[in-house]
Amino acid sequence: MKNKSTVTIKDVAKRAGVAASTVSRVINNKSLISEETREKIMEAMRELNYFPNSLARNFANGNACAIALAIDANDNTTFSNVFFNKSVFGIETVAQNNGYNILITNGKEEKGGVSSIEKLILERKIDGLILPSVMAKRKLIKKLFELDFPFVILGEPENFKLESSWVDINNIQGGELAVNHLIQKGYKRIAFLSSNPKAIFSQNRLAGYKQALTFAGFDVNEKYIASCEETLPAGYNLLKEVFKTSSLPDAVICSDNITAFGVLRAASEMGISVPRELGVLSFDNYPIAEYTNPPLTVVDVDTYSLGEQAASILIRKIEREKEVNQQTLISTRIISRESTNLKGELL
Amino acid sequence: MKNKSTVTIKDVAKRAGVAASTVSRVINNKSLISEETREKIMEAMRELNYFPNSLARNFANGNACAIALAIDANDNTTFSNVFFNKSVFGIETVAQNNGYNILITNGKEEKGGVSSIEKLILERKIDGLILPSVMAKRKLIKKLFELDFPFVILGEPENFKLESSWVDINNIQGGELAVNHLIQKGYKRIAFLSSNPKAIFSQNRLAGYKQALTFAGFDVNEKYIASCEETLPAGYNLLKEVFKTSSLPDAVICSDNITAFGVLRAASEMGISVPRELGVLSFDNYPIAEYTNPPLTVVDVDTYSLGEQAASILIRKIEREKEVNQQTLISTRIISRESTNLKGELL
DNA sequence: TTAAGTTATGCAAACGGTTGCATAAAATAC
DNA sequence: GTATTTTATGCAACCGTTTGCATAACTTAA
Repeated sequence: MKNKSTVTIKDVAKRAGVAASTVSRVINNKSLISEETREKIMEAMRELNYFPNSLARNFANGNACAIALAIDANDNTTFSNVFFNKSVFGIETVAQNNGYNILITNGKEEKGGVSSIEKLILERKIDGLILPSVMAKRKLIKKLFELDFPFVILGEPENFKLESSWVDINNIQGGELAVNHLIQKGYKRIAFLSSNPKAIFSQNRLAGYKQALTFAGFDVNEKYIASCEETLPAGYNLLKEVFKTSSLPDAVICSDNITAFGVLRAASEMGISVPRELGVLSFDNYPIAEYTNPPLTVVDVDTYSLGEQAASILIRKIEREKEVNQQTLISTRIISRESTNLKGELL
Repeated sequence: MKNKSTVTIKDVAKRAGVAASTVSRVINNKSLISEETREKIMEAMRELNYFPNSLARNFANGNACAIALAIDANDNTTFSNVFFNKSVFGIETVAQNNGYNILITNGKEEKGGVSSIEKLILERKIDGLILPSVMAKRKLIKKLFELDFPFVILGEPENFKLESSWVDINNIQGGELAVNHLIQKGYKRIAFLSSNPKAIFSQNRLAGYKQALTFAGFDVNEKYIASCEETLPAGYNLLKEVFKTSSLPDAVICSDNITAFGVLRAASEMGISVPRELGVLSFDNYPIAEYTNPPLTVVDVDTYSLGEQAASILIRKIEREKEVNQQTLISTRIISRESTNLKGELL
């Protein structure tokens, strides 16, 4: 951009016949300014098409007016998809409304053993950080505490769960909703499948499942709970495994979408009719879930709100000096589709 | 962060017994510095754990060292998914290697009728812009030209195609590959379905389809080309429509994933066996394509490279004064899966 | 040995805002 | 009418780097 026309605050001041500091105060709504002067200055700014140079402002103020959103370059399934996308919009909206820019970074180590995140902090390029839980490793969190740097974790973390602020969807409640929905639809023997049993979200979904079953007076049958640690054959193999039990389940809850797709496929190959012989319900409302055969009933998670929450908690942390940590859970809801429509009701 | 320990370049200078300007020159590898002095300074920086304050640097240099990536908040299907995710990583990597941060923004209007993008530019928060083609509206592009602001469009744009730099995947070549693959697999009557016929990518894919058919000595049968402008029932209805023709196709190319899912579903309902009676091939390698029933053969697009290209062209534009525009196309490749395996070969 | 050229470093102004302090002007109190 | 408070504005220092210019120290050429 050669167009460094660079109309500065001084030009505006001269034009309006006031001091630069007065212009600054108008821009920032600081202290009292007479209506007359304010009008003159606004006029001058308009005439000169003045925009404050944020490089100078940030420098003078000593804050970057920016927050970083870390993204995990290794993980392009779980996080990068639905979960991530919409929460970015939530984060972005809140950030923008509060005058913050959002800056993305992978957490990779750079030359010199400093991670890109740490570098951003030390170079003062950001005022706060939103960190997906998969990236919330011990070492990094400790560093953040040490620097007393504001951050919020997106998703329940494994480490420092109580000492840090985080937001997540309410996976336990989601598990309960799933069970209740299936029971209400008339299913009686409900299985739970997961391709990622160690993940906290899976564990919580499972916990909700067990709780709701118990509460509804059903037994928790361990044979109905299956998981494998590879993503690829998930669902497909899991379903076959569960179907080895003597008393077959009549519905399955899948902790993630990939599992659900595997299940649908296995069911189709095994000649099991969905939803008549098997109800299928999955977490995470991928757009594609609407187009499967049959369309999937899902636990929908409002990741937009998740992002909004994360950003607003972070900004509060940045702006008020010290703030207590908080953990926020966003409720889920069921989107009922054909895959759990046991009785053939009109949807 | 209360820890405003703020060790500045002056502290380093004092410690090393030199002037601040000398330290600055070491940091920036400017002009000649004696090995001895350099060593002393490096030592001092290490001892004091000094990191240059980038707010001050950016201010002094007059550039933000940042590029914006615009994301379209309205479009959460086409762009936000696969296409977007991986290209972000490509952009991020190149940006980081060149010392640029990447900043995301939706292009929404803010108060005062200035779009968030324009605001970033006028406030000097960014040095360049990567703009998805869906957001490359006339008005904005004109503004960018007017400001002489460096930008690169992600995806072939409708407007100012020749006057601007853009990168895209080679959709024509992709269409050709798709046809050739199907022919090679033994299919003879190939249809083309699209849920978004007006989109340039669809048109190009269709053009490649026609070209390859002609080149291979097949007729282009207009009855085999179908499209609708709604996303929802795409594929499903399209397939049924195409199947109304007297001579049925034995393979379909879907210009997008949603269409492909609809096709698979319709085929299953209509009792048409895939791939025996109908080959199905889709563009865009969504992770889910591996788990459909049967797994989908896809035209894979290397969006990571796309991002890399976009970023490096942009950075060249920023750093070298005036640069000619360039249009870059990234080749695609086929990932062959069961859905086009007519002869039951081992995959 | 001195002049001319080279190399390494320091000095100080500049970048464009913000803000504490000082003060003039206006309003209120007595 | 003067003293006091309030309100509105200006002055100038400062934020931490960068960089043009000046110069000291050292080489090389004669």
